[in-house]
Amino acid sequence: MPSARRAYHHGDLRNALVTAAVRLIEDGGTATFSLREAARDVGVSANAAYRHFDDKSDLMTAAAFDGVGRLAAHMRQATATVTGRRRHVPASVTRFQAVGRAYVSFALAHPELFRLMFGECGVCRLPEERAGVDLDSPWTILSAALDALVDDGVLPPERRPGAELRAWSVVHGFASLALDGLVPASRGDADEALTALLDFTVTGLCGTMPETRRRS
Amino acid sequence: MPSARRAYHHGDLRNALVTAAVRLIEDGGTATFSLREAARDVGVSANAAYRHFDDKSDLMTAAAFDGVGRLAAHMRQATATVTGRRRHVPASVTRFQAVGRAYVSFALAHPELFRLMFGECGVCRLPEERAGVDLDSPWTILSAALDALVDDGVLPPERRPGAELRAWSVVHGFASLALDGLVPASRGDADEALTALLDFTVTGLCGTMPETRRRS
DNA sequence: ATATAGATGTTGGCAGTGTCAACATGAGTC
DNA sequence: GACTCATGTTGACACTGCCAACATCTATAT
Repeated sequence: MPSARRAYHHGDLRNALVTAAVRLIEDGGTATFSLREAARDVGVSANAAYRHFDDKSDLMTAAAFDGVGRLAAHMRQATATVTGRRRHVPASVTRFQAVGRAYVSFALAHPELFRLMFGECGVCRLPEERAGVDLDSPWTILSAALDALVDDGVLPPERRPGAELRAWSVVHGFASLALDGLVPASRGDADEALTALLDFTVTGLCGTMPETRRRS
Repeated sequence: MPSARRAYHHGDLRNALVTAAVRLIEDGGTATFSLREAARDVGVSANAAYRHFDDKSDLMTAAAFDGVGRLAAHMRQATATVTGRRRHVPASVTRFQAVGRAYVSFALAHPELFRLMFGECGVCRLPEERAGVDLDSPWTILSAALDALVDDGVLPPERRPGAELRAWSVVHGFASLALDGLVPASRGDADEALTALLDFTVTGLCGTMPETRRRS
């Protein structure tokens, strides 16, 4: 029983340490994060962490994996509750853009965690890496949204291969640059820039901006 | 005379420290980088650095600025020596894509430095920040390439505003993901993916993929 | 039930770090 | 030549990651 509460000395130290690490990194950044403080927060000796993690960086990698899970959850929820469909824009496009919007909003809401996930500890490798996560991983969610574009006749099948990488590059770059303050300061401008970016993405993927009117 | 050699105790410690920091970070990463080691490398006491930098992170920021200069130089050189123009593709498009290719190749050649530049020490803020750098900054080079697209009649003027941010997002995201190992492993595949990405970018920016044949 | 084994957590310690305070040294100015 | 100030040095402190040795608790076999 790995997740039984207080079953053992601590119960489930590994998860507790990961949770503490995520919290500490989210407010404080990766630079000031220390394994000792995480252990202190959990109320355990510093060296106890070494029973569950090889390294400080191993702990941070685990925290990054946790972040990937949260990102995936955020994206899934955003796609499930797509609200406000634009006129003359196919529903699959709106859903696809909602995925990208969710990705960016997660990065802005959890900047330090996001930086950890893609920064030093290269955690988000190809989807095959961890079977337990990939069903729900950001990559898979993005793939599904792209498949829907093809099914909807909006994305030509011959343009489908490699589309994940292109789409991901756009939103990932935008999120990273936004975290570095390269996006227009005011929130309204940033949102406008993001909207333009997502239309740009659809146009680039499909070869032109699709409109429902044309097809009916 | 700030850059006279051995004019003073050391001569020009600040630059020496920045150079050492860049070298140490390039092979070793930001995680293991230490201010003391940089000082040791220069042959100076650790605290001497504090006469030139507020902080360890101030030193790293200076190193990041140095990296931005190198990136700009790399991009400028790449645009100056555009080789091999594709058939049916306007020259301005080829040059624009060369800028993006240079950006990515720099990131791949100097991964740790690149991560530093856009990672923790947000150094690459809006171009107005440092007057001395911006004439030559990556942003300005990109702007010029986009202006050329407009002048060439390839990018419609009404699509020009905000194009820097969109274009930058694409290549920056791709570079970041490549550094994290999310791009096809073999070098040929990666290059193919990059080519597809750059065509995708032009299509998205212009609204369609421009061909010279159509215009003549 | 009890002994044994292995997993889990603790204490002590070491080398290394960022940074502060106090001190030393040299260049430029009246 | 004395004064001033920038520059560099030494010493110290709290903190860090991590190793070794020791303690404690669970689980399993007899």
